Amino acid sequence: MRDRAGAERCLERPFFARDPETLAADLLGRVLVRRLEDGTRLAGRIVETEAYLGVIDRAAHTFGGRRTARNEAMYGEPGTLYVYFTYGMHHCANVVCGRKDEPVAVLLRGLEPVDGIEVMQRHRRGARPGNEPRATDLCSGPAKLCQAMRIDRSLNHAALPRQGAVWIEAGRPVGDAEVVRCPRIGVAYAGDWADRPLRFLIRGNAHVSVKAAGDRGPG
DNA sequence: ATGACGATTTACT
DNA sequence: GTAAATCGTCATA
Repeated sequence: MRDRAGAERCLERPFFARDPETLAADLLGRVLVRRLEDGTRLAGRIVETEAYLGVIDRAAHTFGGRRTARNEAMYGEPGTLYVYFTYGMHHCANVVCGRKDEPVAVLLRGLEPVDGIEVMQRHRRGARPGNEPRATDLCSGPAKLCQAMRIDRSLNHAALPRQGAVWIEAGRPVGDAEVVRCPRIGVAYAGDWADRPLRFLIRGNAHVSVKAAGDRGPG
């Protein structure tokens, strides 16, 4: 992509202070940026998200008002990063939104790599010299993108608007006609909530985790 | 203290 | 398509 940035704008708190469905759609086309300790810039265009609606949402970690050490970040200010560890080996990253103490968030599920692609390839598990993952396998999933961007629990509670080790730049938003809505992935346990169309992806994009039924590509 | 279970990925058959 | 990997977290006791 050509969202190369001389002076890209870092998204500020008010951008995140909205309901998760609206934010999940509006995050498409924005650019997640990671600054490593050595100054390396990693960046990817957000192509897939999911909204988690908090206390009413059976699929959410905060369903029923559950509040534990793990999900505490979801009760923080909008624009907080919520990183959790799952399956004994994977990290997933969420953008907390809504209002403070309203535990709603957007899960980041897919990125189209923009900057630092070779570094991301080295970060991905299973990467072997001479057999690096294809670009569409680098960040096509919530745990894959955390691996590639080196996002782990040390970044839980990070403030995205502060532009520290991780933030989101404005990029270029995606028009409604380019957005596909469908049910979320991996939440079959959530009863009725499993079928709600709370997953958002850019139509026809090759960097998504699971192709959506009915996504016939651009146009 | 214990046991069941993941907002997943990968390697097989 | 099916199954293994792998362990922190949380509900139950």
